[in-house]
Parts: sequence; structure tokens; C-alpha cells
Amino acid sequence: MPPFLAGSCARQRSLLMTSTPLVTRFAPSPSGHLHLGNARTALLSYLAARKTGGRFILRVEDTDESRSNDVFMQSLFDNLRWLGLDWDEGPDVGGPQAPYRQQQRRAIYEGWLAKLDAAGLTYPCYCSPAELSLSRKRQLAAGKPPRYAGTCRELNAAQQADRVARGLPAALRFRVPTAQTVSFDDVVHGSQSFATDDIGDFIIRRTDGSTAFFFSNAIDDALMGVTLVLRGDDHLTNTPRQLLILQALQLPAPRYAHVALLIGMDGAKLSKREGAMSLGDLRALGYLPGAVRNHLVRLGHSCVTDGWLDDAAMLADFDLARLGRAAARFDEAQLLHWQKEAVAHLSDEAFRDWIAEHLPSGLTGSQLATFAAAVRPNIVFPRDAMQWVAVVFGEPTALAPEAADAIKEAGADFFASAVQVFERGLDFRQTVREIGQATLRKGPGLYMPLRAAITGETHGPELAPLLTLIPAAEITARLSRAQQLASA
RNA sequence: GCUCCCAUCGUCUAGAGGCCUAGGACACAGCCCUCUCAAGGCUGGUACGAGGGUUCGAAUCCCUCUGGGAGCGCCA
Repeated sequence: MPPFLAGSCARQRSLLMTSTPLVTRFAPSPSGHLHLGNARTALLSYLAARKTGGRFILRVEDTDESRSNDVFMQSLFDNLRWLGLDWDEGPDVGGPQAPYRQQQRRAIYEGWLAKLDAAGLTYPCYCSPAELSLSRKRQLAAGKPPRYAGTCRELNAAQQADRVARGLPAALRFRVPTAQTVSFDDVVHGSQSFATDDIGDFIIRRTDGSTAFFFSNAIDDALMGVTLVLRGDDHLTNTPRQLLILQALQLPAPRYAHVALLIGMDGAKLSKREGAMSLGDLRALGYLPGAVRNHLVRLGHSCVTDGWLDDAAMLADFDLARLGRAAARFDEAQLLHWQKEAVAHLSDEAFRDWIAEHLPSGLTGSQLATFAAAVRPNIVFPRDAMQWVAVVFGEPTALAPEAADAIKEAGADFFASAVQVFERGLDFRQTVREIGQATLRKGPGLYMPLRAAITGETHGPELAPLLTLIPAAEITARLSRAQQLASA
């Protein structure tokens, strides 16, 4: 390890950032939809690579065929791209180390498995799942760590032949060395060391012939030239296992950055209720990708900038040295804030496209532009446009109770005057001024009844632009209706 | 149970022994602006989990405890 990579303090982590192009990867298993926690890991990995001019790899870890499927894989690609990430190598774009789906890399794994075997570091294990779980339970009950008991570790050739003859399927285990210490320097946690005696022999190939995570994941990182593995904290204590394999095979070990997990507001795992918080769900709710990015990049990573970060600014602001160690809670209130920012930062065209599905067809360009500009500050999600579409382009909706109150407060005479002035077809400012003169009202007392009568609400976008879009006859009709209500 | 990780406002966080009377952002409350809401501006309340050390001085370093989390899977 180059000396400048040693140690773990922030300054050195900064050095790591600026001096070397990093090769990072995101390695999801396609066994479910992309969750927020994973999305954050992907984002951070992506930023680390892009920031240093390195490469970002997408590798699909689908060795467990029963849990993986192509629908989830496609959904993963979609959601990642929606988030704004792109990758230099991956199942769908190829690359020098193709294939990038682990199911398709079995031949590669077999080669490395053979090397491990030749070194005497593997052995077949004939224990059944039932036996293993029983053994685990017993150990737990006895207050001991539930590790593999080593039942098959020292089987001789005859004993092995016997199991084979009995038709017992064999998994392959890695022979963990005794009395050693595995050390590494974590980018976020600093130096770590683990005793191999605390690690039980673990399975690297299942009875069905597929390789297990500890093995294939480590091998692929090495083979694909990954130099920084940025992943969840939950892998921290798994790391020595992977280091042991890499060591045994004389493969280069990456640097590891274990970021704290994302948890829910209740402090518990981000999953059950937040199962509604997969990227796809957020997207369906109408959240903008930039909002999600801005929120995620500040979870477990502190930004120098408090405000909105566009793509370039986010890249500039990102720094491995500012990755945090403590678990972060997902707080939807903060996401909502970034959503508002995201809406504000949309271009006019993008904003119109965003709410397009709720807009009536056949609007002129200028109607569209006026409407969008007027309504934008009041919209957080596309569906929020519906209310104002109804007010402006549709039939009057039911009066909100506060609106009815405001109308009654103003009185029938107010609306009688208002109708008269409106019928003269003056521009908005002039109209309001004259209504004010005629009714001796001003300020809120003048605008509120008009707003209430015309929009049915006591709050909403600026009145003037809205009124230019509503047919004059419709406006006077609504005012007359208000007049009736007020005199009733 | 064993091993490991973590601990600053309600939330995200700044903080690498004196710049800390603990800063910012979100949220909340109030005021201003304003035709309303939103936006914007200003103001306010709220935090170093506890106890011991080390030191002239600790949010910061050490120890213990407490609380949370992860791993110990033929899941990844």
C-alpha cells in the first residue's frame, strides 16, 4: 500500500480523493427493487469514480438464481439511470472484464476455485442445512458464537468417499487459517483488525455449484480492477473473509469504505414501511431525481454547500473525507425540501413536461407558459397541478369552507360591483383598482373575496395571471354565483 | 453469547484540545414582505448519552457503563 494511503484521518482521505483515479462499482443482487440505502451507496460510489476521473462499474450479483430475476435487473438499470447514474462497464454496456452478470462468470470462478483447492485451502462439506442450523442453535444456547463446527474439516479421503457414496451433496468451504490477524484500513472507520480464530470456515460454493458472495464478490472486485469498494457498514466484519481469499489467491485487495446504514425515522431498519421508499416508489410519487440525489448525498456525507447542488456542483462538493460513521435516518421532510428546490431549478420546458400529463390538450404555447409560470411556486408534485387546471380550464370546483366564509364576509354588494367592473373588460390591475374604488375595500379585503369567488380557495398562485386564462364569461359567472351565496 | 461498528439540536450535520457563549441546513414558532399560499428576509427555542480519568484547558484524547446497530447464513 502506498504510504499516502495508510492511515485514516480526513486529510489522508482527501489525498486519496485527489491523487488517484478510483475504480468503484455498484454490485446489487437483482432480488428486489432498488432501495434508498442501496441507491445512496450507488450514488456515492458513482461520485467517487467520477470525481477522480476513474471508472464506475455495474456488476449484477445474481449467483443465487432462485432469488434473482431479469425483471428486477431491468428495474435496477431503469432506476439507476433515472437517478442520473451511468456506468462505464456493466451487463448492458459490456466492458473489458465482461460478462458483468455473475451467473455468466461461473467458468472464471471455477478456475480460481481450482487454485484455492490446489493450495489445500478448501474442503467439501457434506453437512445438511438442517444439521447446520441445529448446530448453530446448540452453540447459541451454550452461549457460544454460532460458527461452523468444522465437522467436515478433517475428513480423510475414505470418509469423503463414504459420503459421496451415500449420495450426500457437497458444498465447498474455505479453510480459514488459525491464529492469524487480518488487518486493513477502512476509509471511513480507520484501521481494523480481526482474529481469524473468530471466523468459522465459510462456504464459497454451494451444493448447486454456484459460488457464494464472499468468494465471487471478492474475486470480481480484484479481476475488474476495483480500487475502492464503497458499501454498507454491514459488510465491515465480512471484509476479513474476503481479504483472506484474496490473499490466498495473491489477488490485489481494494480499499474499503464502509458507510453507515440508512435507517428509518424510528431508528429501525429502513425497510418495512419504507418499503414504500424504493426508488421506484419515490419516482411514482412524483419525486424528481435531483431531489433524491441532493437528499441522499447529505445522508452520511456532509456537503460544504447548504443549497441546491446540480450535477457539477455535487461532484465538486463530494469528498470521501466527509463520509460519516454514524447511521443516518431517512427523514421525508428533508426530501420534501429538496423536492421543492428541484422543482424550482427545473427549466421552464422541463417543468411543463413534468406536469404535462395533467394538462388539458389544445392549449396554446402562451397559455401553457402563463399557466406554468403562475402555478409553479404552488406545485411540489405533478398531481398538484390538477387543482389549478380545474380552476383555470375547468368548471368551478366546490368552494372551500374558508372561501365561502370570505365570500359571505364581503357581502352581495361587493360582488354586484365586481361583476359590473369585470364586464368592462379592463386589464386586471385596472379592474381591481376600480372594484376597490367602488367597494371601498383594499388589500386582502379586496383580493380575498375575489380569489375565493373565482378559485374557490383562500390560497393559491397569483391571481392576475390566472385570470388572463379564464374566459371572461366564466369569471363573471363565478362572481354572480358568489353574489347569490352572499345574499342567501 | 462472541466479535466488530456507532453516539452533537426533533432530523441531516460542522467540529481533528483553546477559535464553542457549540456553527449551518431541514422542520417548528414569531415577525417582515405580500391579494392568499408558497418563495424570500429577520428573530427564536431545542443538542455534545452517563460517569470517571488525562490536561492549565475536553464535544474533541483514554477507560467504564448505557443505548443503538451489524456480523457470526448453501442471502448479498
